[in-house]
Amino acid sequence: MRYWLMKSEPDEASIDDLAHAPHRTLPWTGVRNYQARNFMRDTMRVGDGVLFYHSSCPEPGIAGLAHVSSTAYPDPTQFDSKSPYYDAKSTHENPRWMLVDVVFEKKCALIPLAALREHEALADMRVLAKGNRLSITPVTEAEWTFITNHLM
DNA sequence: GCCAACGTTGGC
DNA sequence: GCCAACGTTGGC
Repeated sequence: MRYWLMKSEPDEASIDDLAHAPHRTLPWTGVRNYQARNFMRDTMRVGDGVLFYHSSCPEPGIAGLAHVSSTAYPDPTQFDSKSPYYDAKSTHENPRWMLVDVVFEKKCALIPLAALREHEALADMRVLAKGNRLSITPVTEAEWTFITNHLM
């Protein structure tokens, strides 16, 4: 069992969108970064915990909890020439981009980025590291426990 | 809109 | 394999 922080732009997919999706589940489409893809493809397991993070928005921060609900499979948007995530170099035989499904657990009062930075226990969180741009980052069990027990 | 930081591309 | 140029991310 591992833990992750996954960034989503709420204009595209917010915690409310996840809560109201069929089966409260969304495929994590649109990741086009190899490191983030590798986490989904190689390291994530069904049941892993997910901190659902809103990024590129007026109030960036953790908006709720989810968990991984599928193993990795090809991101269908890479084959869709009308999608902004279309990748002409990817083929069905050799898909470049993989994703997992994520299922809603709960919404919480938004934990702003600035609030996360206030806690010594979270000082080493990957998402808080200077210059971090990865949309999927590992979360330690200690960080997960601190956030879910003390900030939610 | 700015800009720091980082990832990718492609010429050599 | 190097690295300059370019594109993207994402907080502010």
